[in-house]
Amino acid sequence: MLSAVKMEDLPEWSGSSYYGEAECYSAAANMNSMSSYMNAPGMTGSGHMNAHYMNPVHPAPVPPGLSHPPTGSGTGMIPGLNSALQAGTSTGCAPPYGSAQGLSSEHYQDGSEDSKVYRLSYRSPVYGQVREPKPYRRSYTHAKPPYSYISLITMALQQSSCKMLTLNELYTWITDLFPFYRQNQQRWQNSIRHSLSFNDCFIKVPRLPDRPGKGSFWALHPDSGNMFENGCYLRRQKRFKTGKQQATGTGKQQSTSTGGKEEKEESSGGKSNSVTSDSPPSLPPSSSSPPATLKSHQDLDPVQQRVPSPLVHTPHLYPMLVHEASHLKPDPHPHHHYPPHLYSFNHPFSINNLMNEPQLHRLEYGGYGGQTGVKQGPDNGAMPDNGNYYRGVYRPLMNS
DNA sequence: TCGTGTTTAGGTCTCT
DNA sequence: AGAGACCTAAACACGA
Repeated sequence: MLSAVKMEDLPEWSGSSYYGEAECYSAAANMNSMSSYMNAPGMTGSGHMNAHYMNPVHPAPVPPGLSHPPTGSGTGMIPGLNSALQAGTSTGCAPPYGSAQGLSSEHYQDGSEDSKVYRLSYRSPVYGQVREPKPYRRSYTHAKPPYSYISLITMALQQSSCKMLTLNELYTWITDLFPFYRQNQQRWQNSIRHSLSFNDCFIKVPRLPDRPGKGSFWALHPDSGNMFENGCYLRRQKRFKTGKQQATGTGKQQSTSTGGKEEKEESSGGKSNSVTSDSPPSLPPSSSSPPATLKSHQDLDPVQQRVPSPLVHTPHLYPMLVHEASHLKPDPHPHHHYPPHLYSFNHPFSINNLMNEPQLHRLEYGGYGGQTGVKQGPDNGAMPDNGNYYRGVYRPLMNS
């Protein structure tokens, strides 16, 4: 059974801590609600479908510049949305839905500017009836989403139509979707940068000379395709690593305090369930020009593990290649017979649900640390009482 | 100057 | 308990 989530140790995120008893959503109710949307016809696994555009209960946020919720579906394929979103983006591609233009605070249903008060309408988990919208107040800004930074980056990149974003666009996507990250920006942005540099699953795509600007684009490594199985963006089972470091000892650094352990593992060949790309798949014939085809990490710059020169000069092709390669990862659950682009998004914590249910989702996380809530650190940061930011994280029970 | 990117270091937590 | 994933802080270099 997919989408089963252990809830008993998730008091904060499941939304009980910040509610009075009368206004608590049970975890089951939340999950039912989420599942109901996931299971809706045409919704399951559609990574580019947006429920809001069809959902009378949770109307779609209307990006500025659009007088009506756009019709159609697909990131980068929403009629009228792309043109509205493309302006001002570094890539010239539509940013991921949920970026500043799409999910800023002015879209919150109560219209509050500080994004701290929500008004939620919802379906009764028991009767499936639509209740009257009921005002809920929640201070969710101290609630840290259960997604790791790697997850957030991956989600943002996958949601962008070009499959690559600048650092600043990543920041924007994260802060717009998770108000938690509107505070202590120096802290988490440093972590984002660290994650981008440290993790092999992210590769840097240089800017074209005719598109000057600050910073490079970041994209997912073509072989990193399925780091988060079933689209569950919580904790990876295995870190993605290229096989290059083994041979050359160069590339993205691996020898940090934790890297030593990783080197040890790599030298022993890793584990069988590793998502390393020791045997990278080859791309099928592509409409892309052959020289620009990024077959695997072997085509990356041997020194820097970066995009090789052909792609440096054709970065506009690279996202397509990334997208194409992302379909090549072996299905970890072949018996499911999900198309790769579907099984990547059918989990309750998939970006699909996140993007489809922004209001609902935002309501559901209350932070970590159990019933006592999060404490206000000296920097107003969101640290649990015991400083344990892992406590209370959802535990997905996959295939159970 | 500031944003970006890399690297090191040390810590917590989960999983086996 | 050990290994691994992840978080945070910080120093440093580089370029717009």
